[in-house]
Amino acid sequence: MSPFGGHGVPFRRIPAMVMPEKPSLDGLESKWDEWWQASGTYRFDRSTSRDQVYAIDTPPPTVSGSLHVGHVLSYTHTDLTARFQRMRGLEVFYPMGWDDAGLPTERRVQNYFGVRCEPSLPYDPAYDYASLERPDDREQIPLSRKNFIELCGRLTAVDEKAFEELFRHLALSVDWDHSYTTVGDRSRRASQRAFLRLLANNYAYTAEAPTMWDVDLRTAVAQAEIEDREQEGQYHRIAFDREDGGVVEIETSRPELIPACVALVVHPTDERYMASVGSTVLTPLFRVPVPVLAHELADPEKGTGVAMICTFGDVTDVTWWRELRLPARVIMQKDGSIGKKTFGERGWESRDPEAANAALDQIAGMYAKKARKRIVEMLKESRHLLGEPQTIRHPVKFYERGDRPLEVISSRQWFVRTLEHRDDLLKRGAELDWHPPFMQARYDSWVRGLNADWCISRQRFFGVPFPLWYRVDEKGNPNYDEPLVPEESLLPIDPLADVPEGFSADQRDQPGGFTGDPDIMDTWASSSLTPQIAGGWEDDPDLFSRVFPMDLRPQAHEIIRTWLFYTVLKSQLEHGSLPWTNVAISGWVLDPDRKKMSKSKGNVVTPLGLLEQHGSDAVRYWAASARLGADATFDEQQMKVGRKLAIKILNASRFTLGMEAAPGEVTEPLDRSMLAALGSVIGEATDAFAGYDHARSLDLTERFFWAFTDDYLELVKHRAYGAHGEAPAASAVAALRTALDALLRLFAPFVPYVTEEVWSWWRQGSIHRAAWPVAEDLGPGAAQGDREIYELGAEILTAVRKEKALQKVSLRAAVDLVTVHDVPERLALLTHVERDLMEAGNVARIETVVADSPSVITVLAPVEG
RNA sequence: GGGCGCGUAGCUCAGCGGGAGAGCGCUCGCCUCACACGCGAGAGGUCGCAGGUUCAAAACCUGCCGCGCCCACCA
Repeated sequence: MSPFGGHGVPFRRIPAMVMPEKPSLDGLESKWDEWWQASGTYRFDRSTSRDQVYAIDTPPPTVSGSLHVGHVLSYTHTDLTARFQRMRGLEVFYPMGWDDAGLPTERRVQNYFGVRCEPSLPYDPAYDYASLERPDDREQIPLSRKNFIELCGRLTAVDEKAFEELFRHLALSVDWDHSYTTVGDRSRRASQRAFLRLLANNYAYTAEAPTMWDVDLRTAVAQAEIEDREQEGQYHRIAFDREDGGVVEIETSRPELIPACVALVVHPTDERYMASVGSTVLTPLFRVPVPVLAHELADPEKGTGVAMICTFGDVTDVTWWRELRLPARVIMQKDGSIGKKTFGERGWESRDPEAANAALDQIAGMYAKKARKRIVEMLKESRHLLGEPQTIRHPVKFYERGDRPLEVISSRQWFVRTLEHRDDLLKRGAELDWHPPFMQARYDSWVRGLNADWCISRQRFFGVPFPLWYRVDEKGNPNYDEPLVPEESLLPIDPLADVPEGFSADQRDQPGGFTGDPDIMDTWASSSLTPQIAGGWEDDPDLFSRVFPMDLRPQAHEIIRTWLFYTVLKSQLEHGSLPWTNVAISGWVLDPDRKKMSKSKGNVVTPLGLLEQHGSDAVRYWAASARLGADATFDEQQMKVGRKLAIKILNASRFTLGMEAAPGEVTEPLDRSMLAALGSVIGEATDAFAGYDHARSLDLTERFFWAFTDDYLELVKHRAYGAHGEAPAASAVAALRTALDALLRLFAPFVPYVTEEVWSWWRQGSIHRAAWPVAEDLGPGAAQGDREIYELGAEILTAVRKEKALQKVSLRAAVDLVTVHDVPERLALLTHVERDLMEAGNVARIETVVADSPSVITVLAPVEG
């Protein structure tokens, strides 16, 4: 027999309806997941007005990776809030995105199909992708960009299906009708449109400028993708000869850049070098005359106090170069090797060009590390190297996924103005509600530390191309100052395949013709538009007006400087507003050794395995116990506790709903007392949840619930069975059901499966569309309840149990006499629980003694026979 | 180098100006008519260290120590 009754009952009927004899968690997950999907429980009602909508900017997971426990943690956190807000009556817009753009997908598709992206190829709409299966060791087949993107879509569709299944299993209350991919048309259209608007508003510009450059990927990278790595290096003390005799000593860790030296610099107030400022020195080996200049950024404490300015050793060099208006002598090439230059020519003046060229020949073609070694030998021979190099450890900039240090290389790139918006961006950051608040410090320190505009162009092939062409003049030079832009309605376009209006295809790359921009955008240029993409910006204005700006951005803290920052930036520049009002930052999952869990460390815990082993409600319980912003320890014990809770909810509910007496008015003081206590729990749990503190909400509810089953249920069950007559029984049954009804709803966001199951036994519709409880639900009796009665009853019951435990007898063991010592006010309340206590503890008599402090003495009855 | 967070029972954590707490684990008991996937009870802590403020400090201030993270102009 299926839980549906086995006779083809229509899907939309609630599946259970009947309380089972022996409730179990088995089968609940697939049953309810199916029903939720079929009945559209989480479907977004797009007729709702903006003020009744709660919109979530879901993070699109990278589909070419795999989901790990960290996803389970953070996506559960988001779902908790989604469910809470939905129950509070808001229409929740909870879409799902799939990040299938970017390098990971590119690599995966390359390897999986044995292909590569070749943007210059024309699109073949009839390409037979099936022919690509089984790549073996044949050569990589080149594909046009559009074909490559289609192929990515084919592969990632499979991944997306698997991800969706896991997320559904985890009970994410996502509306699956609202999903998007970052490589899809909508995303590319939005990215290109956003770029064109930046361009139109002069927020984007192109420039030939020094930027951070990865010599392996051979592309520019943005500041946000750079990380410092502590590396070993060496300080070399090197003498520059003064033309008027004497030397100026500098220290550098990059002597191979001496041929690129354009000046020396000292701090303007540095007494030691004041006399040298304005003089000319000759670079060692190359004998290039360079000036000694003064600038505030020179640090008298570092090295000798004199720094060598090269074009370009680091970003400080760029600053000096720009502010001191120095010439450029670039020797570093895009592949990271030293280039060949001719000293003696214009811009490469030397007092001894022959020697200079000979010296450069020694290192030309070498990569930095090798060139350094060679030049140090040469400096040693020429006696310009003073003393032995000193080994140091210093931070070196790397592309976050790169293997070799970044170089600063001048190239033409597209930039988005960020520096001039710094103050606005800081203001927006302050307007956001951060959960937890201290995470704002990460954002602030990042924005304050910005030192360059956002370089958004990448010299890669797979990604969203710039929707631009450039006119080519008669000499064959592109005119970058006046790019040709397409109509927005034509987006997305590929400038390497599509032809600009007014030109024909055969004019491509011809003098007097046009050329397409060869670059693609930084992946963050698309990712920073997730609220717009999910919300239907320009594509679906009606939807967009109902969901934007959104209410919540959930995300991890390590991408505050990228995803969060760029999203705020884009929204500011396009809409002049924040993209959302709240940000919820989940922590990482740490393994028991306190290290971040990751598959690279060998901590292979698959989420699906966890869900199957412990149950989704149990795993969610673990995730829900971790607060936002705090790293969570991977703790299967906690999942077992969650499972116990789910089972307890089943059993307590069955018991409560199985009472035969009809519920009546809640008249008994103990019942009212319990409901009064529940009323304040509802208040506190609601406040906590509304403040994004789901862990506290759960803790409060759970604490109440366990006491409810241990004490209240025990105290009233005999009365509920009718031990004291009909009215007292009716009061107990009513109070039990009222409490259960509210507790189930308080628990619903945390353990959606088991609460839905119990709800179906006696209520209509989905609990996840039911109203979040309020104290008024508990009826007038609760308002009149005195919470101390419940507390007193529980305390005395505990004291009686304790005596039985100490005597090692059954909890059903008969008690002759219980003497309650307490203050008069509390003793006065005892009458309200006396009879329930006698039943629950199997107590024959209760006596009271007035005392200064409470204590209970229990006398067990002698065992019969 | 600057910043943020965290250091409370064996473990995971809550508490954040007036009783040192919860769950798990451990020990001991209990087949009590919802649940043995259960129930009850117990043991267990100089609240990282040192100063200070206060009638009162785990909580507030200062300084250190340890752990994690974020940021930082590589001379």
